[in-house]
Amino acid sequence: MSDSNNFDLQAFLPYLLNQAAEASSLSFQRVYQERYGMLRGEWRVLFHLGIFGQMTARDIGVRGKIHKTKISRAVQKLAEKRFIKRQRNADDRRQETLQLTISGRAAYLELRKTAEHYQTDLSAEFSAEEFALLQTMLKRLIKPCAQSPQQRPLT
Amino acid sequence: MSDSNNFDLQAFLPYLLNQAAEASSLSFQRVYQERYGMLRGEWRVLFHLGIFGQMTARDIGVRGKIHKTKISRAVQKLAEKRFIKRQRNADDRRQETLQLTISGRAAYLELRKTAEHYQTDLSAEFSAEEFALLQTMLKRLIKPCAQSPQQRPLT
DNA sequence: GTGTAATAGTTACTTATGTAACTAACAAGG
DNA sequence: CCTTGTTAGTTACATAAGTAACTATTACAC
Repeated sequence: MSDSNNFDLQAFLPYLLNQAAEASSLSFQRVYQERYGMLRGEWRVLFHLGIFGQMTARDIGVRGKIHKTKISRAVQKLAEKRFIKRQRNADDRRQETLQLTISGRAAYLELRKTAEHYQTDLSAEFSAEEFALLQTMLKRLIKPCAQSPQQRPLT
Repeated sequence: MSDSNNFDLQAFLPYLLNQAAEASSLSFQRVYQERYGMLRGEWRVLFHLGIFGQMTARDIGVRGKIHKTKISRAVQKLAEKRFIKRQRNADDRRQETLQLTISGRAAYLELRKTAEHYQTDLSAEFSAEEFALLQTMLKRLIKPCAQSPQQRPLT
């Protein structure tokens, strides 16, 4: 057992999850990238603001477990595209309140619709119960992991 | 329905999968990184050679859907670490046959053991049936995706 | 107040990696 | 042979992103 070549890479969860994550992101990625010139960090920030309304960069970081430099860069790009408005907070001038502009909201709604359709397509592979279980299990895998010091590459 | 803020980011599969992939890779990553100074591409190549015996870079790329430049770089690093032996193929001198060295095999076996323990820990979160279903579903998500032209960031 | 520590966000530096261009070797037709 | 096309693998270039250092601001002693 110690030297035989019986390890199944395709069954190793970190590997499987990574492949599934890459595969399942592809089509959606094409949309936000080709249509809006966005990167992953950008659509995530955009969605946070679309969903939760105005937030600071820090809020987004905490909620989405995104590193602050990623957010800082995404915010810059989104501001260049006029998708968000930045406003220094009066009572604490270190922080900035971020908010979607009209066109930012339009982009968000458009992308959200795309995401919903995409999700529907993906879920069509499974029964409703299976799909719900999949989501539950994935969330369970995420939870126990204390906030990482912000990770390198990945498995 | 068109403008309400009811989108659940935590239920969106590409997002969920990505978070789960990152979370589930963390501890394993620490091992191959701190213990062997490897990156993701390197342990993947190492494992392919450990599992399948000698292969060319191309073989690994096809099997693992890894881009050839990633493999080329991983092979260089692994060769520097004396974990693999490279040998130009006699009948087709474009290709190189790759093979683990003794210490490469030792590293593989060690990492494989780590991976197996890790997998056991992860699976302990679920019942055997649930875990098997999870694997099946993930594979199903991967399959339909035709080989991508090699992807950018990810969702 | 004054000084020390903590926090929000940015920037510099380094490394990782995809794309495309490249080299070298083979294949096949003429 | 010789040309044209394909394949294995590498390298150059540009961009992405993590770490750490930095600036600016606030908080909390004392």
